[in-house]
Amino acid sequence: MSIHRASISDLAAQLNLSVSTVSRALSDHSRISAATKKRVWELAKELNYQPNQLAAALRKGRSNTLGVVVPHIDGQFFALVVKGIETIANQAGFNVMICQSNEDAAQEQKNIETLVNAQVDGILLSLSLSTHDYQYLDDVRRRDIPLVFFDRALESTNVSAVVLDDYQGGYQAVCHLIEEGCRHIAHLGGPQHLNICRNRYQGYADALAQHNIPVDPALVHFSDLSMQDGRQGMELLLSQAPQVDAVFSCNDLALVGAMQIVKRRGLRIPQDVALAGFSNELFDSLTEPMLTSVDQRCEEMGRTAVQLLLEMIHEGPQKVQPRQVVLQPKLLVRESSQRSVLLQESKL
Amino acid sequence: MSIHRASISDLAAQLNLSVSTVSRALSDHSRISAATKKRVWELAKELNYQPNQLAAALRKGRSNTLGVVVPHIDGQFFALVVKGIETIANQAGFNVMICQSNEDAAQEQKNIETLVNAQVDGILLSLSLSTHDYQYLDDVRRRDIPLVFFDRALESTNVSAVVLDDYQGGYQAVCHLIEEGCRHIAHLGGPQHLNICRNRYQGYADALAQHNIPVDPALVHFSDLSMQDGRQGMELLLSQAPQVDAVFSCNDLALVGAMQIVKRRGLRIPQDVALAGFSNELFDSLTEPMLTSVDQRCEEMGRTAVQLLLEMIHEGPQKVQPRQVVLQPKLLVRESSQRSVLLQESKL
DNA sequence: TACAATTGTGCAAACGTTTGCACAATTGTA
DNA sequence: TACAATTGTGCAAACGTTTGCACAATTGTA
Repeated sequence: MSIHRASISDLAAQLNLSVSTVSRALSDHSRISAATKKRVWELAKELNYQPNQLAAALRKGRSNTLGVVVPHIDGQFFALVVKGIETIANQAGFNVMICQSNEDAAQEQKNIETLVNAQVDGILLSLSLSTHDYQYLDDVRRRDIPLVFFDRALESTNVSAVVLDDYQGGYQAVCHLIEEGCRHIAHLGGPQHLNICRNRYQGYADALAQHNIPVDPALVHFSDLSMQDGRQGMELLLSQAPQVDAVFSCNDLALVGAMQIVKRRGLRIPQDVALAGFSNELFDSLTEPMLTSVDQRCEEMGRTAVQLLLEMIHEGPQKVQPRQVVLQPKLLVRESSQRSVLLQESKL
Repeated sequence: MSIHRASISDLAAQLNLSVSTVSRALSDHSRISAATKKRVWELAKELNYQPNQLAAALRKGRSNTLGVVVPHIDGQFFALVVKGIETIANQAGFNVMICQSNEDAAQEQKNIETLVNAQVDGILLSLSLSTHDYQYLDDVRRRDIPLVFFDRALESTNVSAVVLDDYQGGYQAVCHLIEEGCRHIAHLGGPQHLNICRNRYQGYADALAQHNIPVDPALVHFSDLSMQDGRQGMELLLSQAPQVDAVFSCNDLALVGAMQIVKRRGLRIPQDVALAGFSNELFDSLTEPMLTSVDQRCEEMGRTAVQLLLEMIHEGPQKVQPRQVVLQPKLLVRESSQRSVLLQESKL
């Protein structure tokens, strides 16, 4: 027995009112008498009336739904960002539709189309690595659908974006290593055509320069940052430059690889070699020693992106100046880099 | 200049046809002439016509959207399940709306309401740990909205569900340890009021029984399975029952804790103590040694759940008999339990 | 040649809301 | 008392589709 869902006209019929009056009563319109509102609200409750969002959306031209496109949903980073997005969006009464591009530009374009057709009120987008043609975004812009990038943004465009200050992250991590007494700090760098990797490297280099430590090319190793890459990189570093007393890695996975080699060589962490990475992965606290890492403020990134988007939705996309929000990363110091504490202890 | 989106009536006007004919042409209706179809399709392409899903949904009473409620989206397990859900749903032309209950029964209920109001065509639900009152699901059933549980299901109800055979997982893991020559196999168990933990334990116990090994209470330790719990449990086990030569843990986090203690005591893994866990977490391949673990078939769980749901949507929820699909887990053998290989090697 | 079946198209209603406008009834003001 | 302003409600159109029914034109059949 499939029960007929109560609609506004059902309420109207039972109360001998017009649908317009019921609709206005439900939305607490000022021109509806208190008595009428009371009757409507009571019956609505009794019949468990739930407004048909689809109909309202069609009429109002707003669906109360936000679209999100991420490269992939598994993996810690985007899952946390999505969590942040969800939280704020739901608070503001918006539903969230999530799509994955799987790092594929064509899929990304299809996702966007789907979202546009579903009449979402705004789109949050983190570009796939394979996206090089941004033409299709014109469609979004032409339709005046608010759009905000997060994490992976298009630099040159006048679209709002929320990104992390990767430079600062690298800078902070390396300053910390220097403060802990390290002087021969190596870097496991990522592909330099990616902004984030370039910026982290720049932070590394500038932190050294700031402290009058020259950047030694023998201490820098670029790779794709797999764990295997980390192992190989560390092998190389230790053989080419045995004086190395710290490693700053562009990600945590490669750092784990490096850690394994350091341990295998019988070197102590952090006394002989201090380690710091980037991303604050879950496993950083599971290793021995626990790994120092730069936190990317994932949830905050999601929250901020939604807030920007909601602003655009409420004010109208034309009214709001495109803004680039740059989040400050947070260095989380753990065992793998805390030399000074150990030194003090040993002095006692 | 916000561009007016082309609608069916725009096409109709330009082609001197009625909207009904255009609508039928677009959906390739058999009664529309080939010539007309061609004209319609060409203009549709030219004007970049995209159907308004909202309007179609309203008229057809189907939104082509599926709702998903998970306890949380961060953490590997549900993220992968959601990935599986997304993949199949998108293939079938459905959008996906994702909500998090944050393990809170009240939030879960709100999520369901939201999805129902958004007129989703079906709901995939994994219950929050705090959900004890299932009354509110009646609403879903009364409205004949197809519903499928995944992972965390209500056992007693006649609702379709996709779950993992946790018993088999435990059984397989322990059989494997026995085959590797272990005879004093300990168990780090989880809260026994949870199905999954109870079943995994039962699998452990039965595997031992099957091989004529008595279950020794001194070798079983129950906890909440944090890493800290794993450490404490292992300490206890090693002191109370030093003969222990293997550990099967109900999750991987506790197993990492246990591993740390084993290493700290100077025992070799797997020669002195073999280790096997449950969940196949990402970090299992990052530890030294890499950890043997039972894979939960996350993506397949998501895919299967959607398939069940789509079946119900297409056949009508009444027609389809509720089914419980029990997925078989997959034991992934890694270094932490591969004793026999090492033995053979040492013999050579 | 006469009628039946098929082909191709259009009318109009419907899905469930929201909202501009109209208008009657009431209240307030000079 | 006469009119203006306010209050409370309803009519009807609109959002963009889909679809049952009708009907004219064409084709097929006996």
